Amino acid sequence: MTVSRKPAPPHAEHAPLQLEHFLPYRLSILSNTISQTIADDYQRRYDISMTEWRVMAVLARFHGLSAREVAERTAMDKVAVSRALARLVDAGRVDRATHDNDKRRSVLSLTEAGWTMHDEVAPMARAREREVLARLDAEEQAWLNRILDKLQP
Amino acid sequence: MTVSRKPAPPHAEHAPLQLEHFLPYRLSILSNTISQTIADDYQRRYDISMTEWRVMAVLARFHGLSAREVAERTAMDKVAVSRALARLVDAGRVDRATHDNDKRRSVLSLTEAGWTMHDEVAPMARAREREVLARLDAEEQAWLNRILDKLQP
DNA sequence: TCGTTATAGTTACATTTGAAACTAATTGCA
DNA sequence: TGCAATTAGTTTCAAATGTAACTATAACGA
Repeated sequence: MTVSRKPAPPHAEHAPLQLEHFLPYRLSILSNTISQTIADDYQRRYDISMTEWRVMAVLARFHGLSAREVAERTAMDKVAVSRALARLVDAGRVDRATHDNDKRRSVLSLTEAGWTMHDEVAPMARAREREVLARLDAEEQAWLNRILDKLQP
Repeated sequence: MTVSRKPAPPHAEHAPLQLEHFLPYRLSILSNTISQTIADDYQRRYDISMTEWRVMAVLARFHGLSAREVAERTAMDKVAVSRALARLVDAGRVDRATHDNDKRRSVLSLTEAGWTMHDEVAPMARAREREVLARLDAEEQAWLNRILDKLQP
């Protein structure tokens, strides 16, 4: 059973965070909102998760990657990539071959069906990005780019 | 059994996303990195999740909130808040009373122990924020604030 | 005032995610 | 060589999360 405790009276010395001005919090809300908006687009139409789409986007850009390389490029961990690939291969969107000189490695690429889907989703994603950026003027957009470059880990 | 499909040869007309210049992707990586760095700080020291810490931060700032109000302020859904509160009350960090005029509502506040923890974690979080912002000069910081204000949903 | 509808919060179940252990293949070096 | 250490990827099990259904209380309108 959980015991009810007395609340402690708040005092001025506590200095709580003001979340509405706290950078990590604001970034988190903004990022989640934007990513979810894009995800809604393709999740409604295709049965695919955000992680799967990210894997596809990377495979569209770079050809013949291994699973580990996909993990590096998506900043996802290898277990997540392994699972996403299992579903994508199963759904016929990704082809998985074995590397000639290293039988541990997979050699990944989009299938016809994968490319077809990619070619529908990518423009939608770009359109959403434009919608967000449209709320900024050209000068602000330039600063945002510069700031993200400097903050990028 | 999963069937291996032939890869489709990539063609120029596909126009893949360049993730490294794609705003939603960059924001997501940045936000996750920052939030995780802060979370590492308090998860090592206290046994508390990111959602629990967010609830505590809101309760430090606003007194006597109900669970629903916490959900609104944290942009979390009510089930997540309910679960976080269950753990926090159990751990003696949050006090939960019942509203005088509405027995459905809880009236939430930090306990002594909750405040003690808050007063150690909040400065660490602020320090991490400062570390991030230190990579920007004053002008860039001002633009970042302005940009986030405009993008905030 | 009684019955319908709405709200606060919790519980149950299914799905997702993460960490660690595992298999298989490769590398490196004694 | 041949054996220990590394690497690629998967599986397993536990914890976290989301959705829907549920309980209890309150509000509202005929």
